[in-house]
Amino acid sequence: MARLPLYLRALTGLAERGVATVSSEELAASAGVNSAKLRKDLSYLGSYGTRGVGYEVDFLRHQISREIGLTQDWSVVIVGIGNLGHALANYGGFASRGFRIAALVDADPKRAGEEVAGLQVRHADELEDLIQQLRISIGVVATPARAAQTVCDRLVAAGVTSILNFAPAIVQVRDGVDLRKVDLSTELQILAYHEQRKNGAALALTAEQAAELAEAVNG
Amino acid sequence: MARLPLYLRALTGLAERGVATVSSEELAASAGVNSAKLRKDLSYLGSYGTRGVGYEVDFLRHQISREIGLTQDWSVVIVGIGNLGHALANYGGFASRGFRIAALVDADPKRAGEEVAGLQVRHADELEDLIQQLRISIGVVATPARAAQTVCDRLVAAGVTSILNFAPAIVQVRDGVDLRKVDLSTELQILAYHEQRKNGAALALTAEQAAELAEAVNG
DNA sequence: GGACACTTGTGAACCCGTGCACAAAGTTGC
DNA sequence: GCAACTTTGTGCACGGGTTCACAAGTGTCC
Repeated sequence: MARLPLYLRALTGLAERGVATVSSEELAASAGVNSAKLRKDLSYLGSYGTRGVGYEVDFLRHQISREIGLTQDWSVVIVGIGNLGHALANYGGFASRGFRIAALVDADPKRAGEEVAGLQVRHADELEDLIQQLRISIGVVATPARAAQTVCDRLVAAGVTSILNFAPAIVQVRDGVDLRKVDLSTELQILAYHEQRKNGAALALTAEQAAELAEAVNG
Repeated sequence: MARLPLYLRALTGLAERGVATVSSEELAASAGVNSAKLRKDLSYLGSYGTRGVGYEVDFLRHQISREIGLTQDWSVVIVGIGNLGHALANYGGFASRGFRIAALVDADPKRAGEEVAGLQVRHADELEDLIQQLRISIGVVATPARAAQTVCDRLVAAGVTSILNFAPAIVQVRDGVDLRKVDLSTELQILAYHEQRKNGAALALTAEQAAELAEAVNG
C-alpha cells in the first residue's frame, strides 16, 4: 500500500513529540487522509488498534516498518551522476530510511574516480560486477532519456528487480520487475495545465515578456 | 488529464523519427497505455483523428501542447537551493518545455549571491517581491521538511497558485491552490515493499552485512 | 462504384478505491 | 456491575477510471 510510508512519517512525528497513543481520527488528520481510509489500510496489516483507545504509536510504527521492509537494509545503485544523480547521492533522506547508496555509476570515463557523497564514481562497465558483489536489488536511473532503456535492461539482466526511473522515457521491463517513474517535467506540466484552466492564462507570459522581466530584476 | 504530457513525449519521439501519422494502437504502445484509454483521452480534446488512418502526428502535438498550456511560458521560483534545488535549477528538461526558472531563493544568507545555473541566488526575504515582479505563478519547494509549510504559506500569500513540493512533509494549502508532491524516499519505500514480498527478503541485508560488502568493494 | 480492410469514437459493463454509517468492543465513572 | 462514552473494524453504496466491443466513418483496390 502506497500510503504506509505516509503514516509512518506522521507516526514518527508524533513519537518525537512524546505521544504514546493516537486515534485514527488524529493520525488521519496529520497524514492528510480520511480516517475511515486510514483504519481500512491499517486493518489490512492486522488488528493493531484498541477500540475505545486508539493505536499505540511505537507499536504501530514497528509494525508498519516491518511491513514496508524497513527493518532491513537495501542496497541501491545510482546510475547517471549528473546534476540529479548528484543530488540523489547526497540526499540524506535515504540512509535514514534503510536505503544504503552502495554504488554510483556513470558512463562518462571522466567522471569515474570522482568522489561524490563519500563514494567513488565507477565506470558503467563495472555495473554488473558491482550489482553482484554488493548484492544490489534496487536501481535508480538518473541518466538522459536515450540511455534509460539500455541501463534498465542491464540492471535487470544483472539481477536488479526494482527500478526507480527519473529519466523522461518510457521503459519496458519484464514481468516480475517493479518499475516506478518520477518525471519532473511532467509534474510541472500537470500544474501548468490546471494553472491555465484556473485564471484563463492571466499569469502566463510570452517568452519575450518573461525575458524582459528577468532582465529588469536580475540585471 | 495527467497523461497528456506522456502522449506528447511519445509524439515528439515519433516526429523526430519522421513519422507523419500514427494509429491509436501504435501511439498507445509507445506511451505504455491501453489503446482504448488513449482514444478516450484524445476524444476529450476533440475529434482530431481520422477513421481508417489514425492521427496526424504534428497536428496532434500542437493540439496537446495548446491544451496543456505549453504554448505559453510559465515563470517558476525554486525555494531551497540545497542539493536537490541545485539539481532542479540545472535540469534542462524544464526550459525546453516552457518553464522558465525565474528565481532561486534560499534562507541561508551565505548562499545569497552565489550563482547557480546562471542565476543569482536571492535571500528568502525577497521572495514576495520576486514573485510579484517576475509574475511567478508556480513555486517549487526543495527545502527541509520543517520549512515547507511556512514557505508554501508565503508562496500562496504572494500569489502563487501552483506548488510542486519535494519536501517530505504534509503541507496544507487553501482551496484553489494546486499542490503536487514528489517524495523521493517514499518512492523507494514502495519499491522496497514490493521487493520484500517478491523474494522473501532474500536480497535484503543487515546493516552489518552491507557495511562489510561496501568495505570489501570500495575500501 | 462497390466490397473490403482499417481505425476512430463511444456506449456499456466492470473494477477498484473511497467514504459513510454502524455494530462490535473496550474504557471510564459511579 | 452497569450505563454512557469512545474508538475500531467493516459492510455497503457511490463514483471515477479502465477496458471491451462495436457501430460509424474513411481510404484502398479492383
